[in-house]
Amino acid sequence: MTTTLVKNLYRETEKFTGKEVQVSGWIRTVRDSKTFGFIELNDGSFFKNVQIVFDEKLDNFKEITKLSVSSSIVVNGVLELTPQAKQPFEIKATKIEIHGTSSPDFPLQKKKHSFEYLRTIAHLRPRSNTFSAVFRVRSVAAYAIHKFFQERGFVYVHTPIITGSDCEGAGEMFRVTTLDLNDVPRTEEGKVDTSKDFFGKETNLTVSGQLNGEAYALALRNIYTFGPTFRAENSHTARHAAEFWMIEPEMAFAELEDYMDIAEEMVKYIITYVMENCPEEMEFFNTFIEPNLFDKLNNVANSDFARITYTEAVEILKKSGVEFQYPVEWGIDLQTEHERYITEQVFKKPVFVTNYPKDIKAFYMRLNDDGKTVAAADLLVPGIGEIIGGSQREERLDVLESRINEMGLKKEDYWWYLELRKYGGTKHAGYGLGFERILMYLTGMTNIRDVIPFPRTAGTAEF
RNA sequence: UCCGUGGUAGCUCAAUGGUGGAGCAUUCGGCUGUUAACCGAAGGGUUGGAGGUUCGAGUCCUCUCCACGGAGCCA
Repeated sequence: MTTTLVKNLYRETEKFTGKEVQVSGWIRTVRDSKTFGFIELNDGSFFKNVQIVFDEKLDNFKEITKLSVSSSIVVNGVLELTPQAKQPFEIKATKIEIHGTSSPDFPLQKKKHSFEYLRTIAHLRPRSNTFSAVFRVRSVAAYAIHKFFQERGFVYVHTPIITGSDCEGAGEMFRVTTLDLNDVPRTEEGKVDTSKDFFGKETNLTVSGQLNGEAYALALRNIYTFGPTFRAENSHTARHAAEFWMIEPEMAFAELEDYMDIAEEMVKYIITYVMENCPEEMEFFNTFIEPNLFDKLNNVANSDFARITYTEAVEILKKSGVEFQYPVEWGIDLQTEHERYITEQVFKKPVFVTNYPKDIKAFYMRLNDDGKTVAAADLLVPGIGEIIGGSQREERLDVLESRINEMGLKKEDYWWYLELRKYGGTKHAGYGLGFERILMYLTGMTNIRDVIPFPRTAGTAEF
C-alpha cells in the first residue's frame, strides 16, 4: 500500500472518507488510556497533524502507548469523519509499524519554548509548529519571487559567490584563501603574497551581485539574481546575519520610477501568493506570532506605497516636534529612529524615500540634475526598517569616472564596469531585496536568526 | 565595536544576605473519546566560570565567558 500525504487528506478529504489509507510521520504526542489511545501525527507535508486512534486490538498496543515524542511510525487505517470534534477527521488504525523510536530526552516538549532555546537545537526546531511554518513559507516565498520575475521575462542570472573585486563596497568581506595561515608567503615588503594564493589574487565572498548583474542587464535587458550574500560585519541585531539571501533585479532602459513600480508590485505579489498558498501557516502566524498580521499584510497588498524625497522626509522629521536622539539635518543619513518614525508613525505603511544626498550614497548611483542628490530609493517598512535599497545607475561615463575619483576609489578597479558605459550604455536601474527581511515581514518573526535554517551571525556558525 | 538586560532542574520561571522551589518534561501507577488530556507518586541542582566581602552569598563587589535587546553598518 502506498503512503498518502497528510496534506492530501486535508485537501481532498471526501476522496479518502471511509477508505483505508496509509500515513507515515513523526509523533507529536500520545495520549493513552487503559485500552485505547490517540496519536497526533505530523508527516511534514502539512502544517496540521492527523489524529490516529488506536486500541488494544493492535498486538503492539502497549509498545505504542510508551512511544515518546518524535518517534517515527507508519500507520494503516480507515479515515473517518469526526464533524463534532476539534479535528475534521481521524484515522482508526488497523496497523502501526514503529520505524524509529525517539529517546525520552527529546528536547522539544509539548509546550511553548523560547526562540532562543530553539536556536540551540537548530537541527530539531523544524519539527516545531512555528519553524515548520516558517520554512514552508520560506520555500513558497522563494518560488513566488522566481514566478514573479519569470512571468515578466526577467532572466535569472547566477552571479559569482567568490569575487575577485574588493570594490563592491557594501560592507566588510570574508576572505577566501587556500594559503596556510600558519605560514603565509610574503612579498619582499613583508605583505601577504596573494599571487601565491589559489586564484593568484585576493578573493572574497560576495557582498553583492549588482555590478555583475548590471553587465547582464545590459545584454539580456531585465535580469535578477537570487543567491547567498556574505557580510563580515560584527553586527549584533535582530535583522543582520553574516550569510543571507538577496534578490537583485536589474533593468535596462529603466529609471528610478520603474524600479519603484516593479519593487512595489513584487512585494504585493509575494504577499498575495504566500497568503493564498500557505493559508494554515499564515493563520498560525496571525494567531500566535503577530496579532493583526493579516490586517497589516492586506493593507500593504491593497494600498499604494508612499513615495517621498529625502528632503521631504527631513522636513517632516523637523516639523514633527519629536525629540530624536540624533538631530535631523539635511545631509546626514537618516537614523533608524527617523526611518521608523516615518514608516510607523507618519505613513503606517511602506514608504519609498528617494533622492538622497550624494555624499551618503554609493558611487554608482545616478547623479541628479541638482548636482547634490542621487537617484536612489530605499523602501522602509514598519517593524523591519529598510527592506529594499536601490537606485538608478550612473550611465554617463564621464560622470561615473568623476564620482569614482571624488570618493577616493581607483578607476582601474572598475575597468570592466566602466566599459559597460563605453559600449552601448543606457540608463538602467536595480535594487536589492533582503529575502530574510521580507520573510520576517510576512511571518511576523522578529529575529532574522529564526527565518534562516542554520543562521550564521558574528561569533556563531554552529550546525 | 559601544550601551543596556540577563544566565538557578531537560525546558519556562520563582526564591528580603539565613534549610534552593513550582509548572511542564522524564519514570512508575490509575483512567473507555482524548485535543498542550486528566488524577496520584517518584527521581532530578557544582545557581555560566574565577576570585573577593561576610559567621553565612543564587542574592553584594571585581574580573571573565555566553546569550538576548538596542546603536552603528546595511539587506
